[in-house]
Amino acid sequence: MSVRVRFAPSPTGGLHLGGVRTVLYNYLFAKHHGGEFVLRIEDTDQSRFVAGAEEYIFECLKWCGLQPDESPLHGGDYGPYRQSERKAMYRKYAETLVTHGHAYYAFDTPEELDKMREENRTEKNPSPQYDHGIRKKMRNSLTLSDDEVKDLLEKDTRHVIRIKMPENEIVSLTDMIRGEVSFQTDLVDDKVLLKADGMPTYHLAVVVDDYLMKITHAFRGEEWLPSAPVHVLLWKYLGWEFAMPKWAHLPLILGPNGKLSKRDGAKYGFPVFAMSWTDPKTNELIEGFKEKGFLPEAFINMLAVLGWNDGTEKELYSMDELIASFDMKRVHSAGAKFDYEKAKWFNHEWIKRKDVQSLKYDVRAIMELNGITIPDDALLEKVIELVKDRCILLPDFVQHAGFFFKAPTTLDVDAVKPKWNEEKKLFFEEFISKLNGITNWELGVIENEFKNLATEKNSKPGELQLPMRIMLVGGKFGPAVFQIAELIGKEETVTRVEKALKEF
RNA sequence: GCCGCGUUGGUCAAGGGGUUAAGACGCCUCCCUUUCACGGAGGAAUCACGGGUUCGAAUCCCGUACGUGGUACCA
Repeated sequence: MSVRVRFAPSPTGGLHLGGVRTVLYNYLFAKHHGGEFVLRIEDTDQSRFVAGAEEYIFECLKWCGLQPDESPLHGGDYGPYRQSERKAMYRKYAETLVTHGHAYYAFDTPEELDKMREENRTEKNPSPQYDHGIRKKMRNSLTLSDDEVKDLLEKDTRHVIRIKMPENEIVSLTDMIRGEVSFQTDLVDDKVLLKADGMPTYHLAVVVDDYLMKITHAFRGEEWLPSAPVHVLLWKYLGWEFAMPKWAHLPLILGPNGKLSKRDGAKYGFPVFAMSWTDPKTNELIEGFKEKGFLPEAFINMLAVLGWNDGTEKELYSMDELIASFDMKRVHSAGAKFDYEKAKWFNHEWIKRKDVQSLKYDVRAIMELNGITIPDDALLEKVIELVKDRCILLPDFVQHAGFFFKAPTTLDVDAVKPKWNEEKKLFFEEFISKLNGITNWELGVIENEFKNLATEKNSKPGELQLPMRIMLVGGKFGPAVFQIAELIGKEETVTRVEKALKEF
């Protein structure tokens, strides 16, 4: 089976969770079957187009590891890949539909449409549609005489082309996730196919593009299901029924209170975009998963299993593993509520499972961003190995690894004070000289000196360890104290103890 | 309003006529650790409701409720 699958983002805003998951499922399905993944840009609505949004989408996909085989960037045999650049080819198909009686010219002005909606609006029908009943009362090539239509067309009158929905038919399609879905054509309106500016609407464009680009499977969000009958009819009316792709309408991703909106990020304190996005209207910067400190592997893993599982207990998947086991039929039909806690768990697991070498670059970057310079690469590697178990998000490395490179600026004095006394102070003063005497600076030696001195002084080593920790790291966290001492070196250890002694 | 889609613990979910109804996140308890974690052992918590069909229903059918999407010259 040859498989070609497409994702069609519109450059109008940030790439949110639902969008990334749609690309992901498209991608996984294509790769699972050894097929191609095509990226087509839906930019037919000039008024909503946002400068820079297209590049932003490419970057997000790159970060996620979802590179298309064909796109405006990568080329291929089926370009152009932007609908605005394919404008010329749509009109021809729309007119074919008109000549075959499956579509018609409509000359109604926006004002006339408003008037129609207002006049027909009732309590029982709050949003009247331009449908088989209404079209008989409007100004279109169905109601006007041929001469009038010809005249209007010759005068270049603004008009659209609408599909002529059949009366009293049932259109059904097989959805790979939901099975058979049927619609009554009477209840679907005469959707505009070609807009007055000559641009196609989504309905015409998907069908034409999918046919011309030889798309075999069309996967998109559930919000498209209600207009699917229009698409099915178009495939039939254009004479391409034999080539119609297999459909799958993916479930929605929901927020804590219903549909996940772009605002929810600010509201609930978690990101909704793959990468940060600046809203051009408000100029507000909305942080993305990347900037929050997520690993792309974790982000993708989390998204993949939000609405899909392979039937086993496995939850942690690499991209290759996802490709190997992905099956569209096992995608849930119900929407899933996004759980940020679980998302963080995935990231924690991925930080733990990734090796030091592949973590190094990101950790260094986040440290430098926080003013911590790392002179010693070998030390960084040891430190990462030591602390990665306790880091959930990348920025956690700042707290858990920062003190290896930079002395703590504040000490949690309150944690020590209640049990602090002259005896302990003397212990540490003596310990400093012991430390200075150590010639082979290693873990076991340091620990032995500490314990021996404690026994000598008749105190419990355990009680002295907490103050020691606070002196070295500033707070109640981090790996074993003597391990820290070993890594930061003799000089630094002594300096930190001396400095802390003055503060206690 | 109408149409579509959906409904298994707080969340993600397995299971699709007979199960003690898996597992994961989160929460709680204990062990490990005189820090924070990791790790280990336990625990609380679920089939939306009402009718059928059946010896037997979370599972099949019909209603209801609720959620969600569509109802644009937006995608």
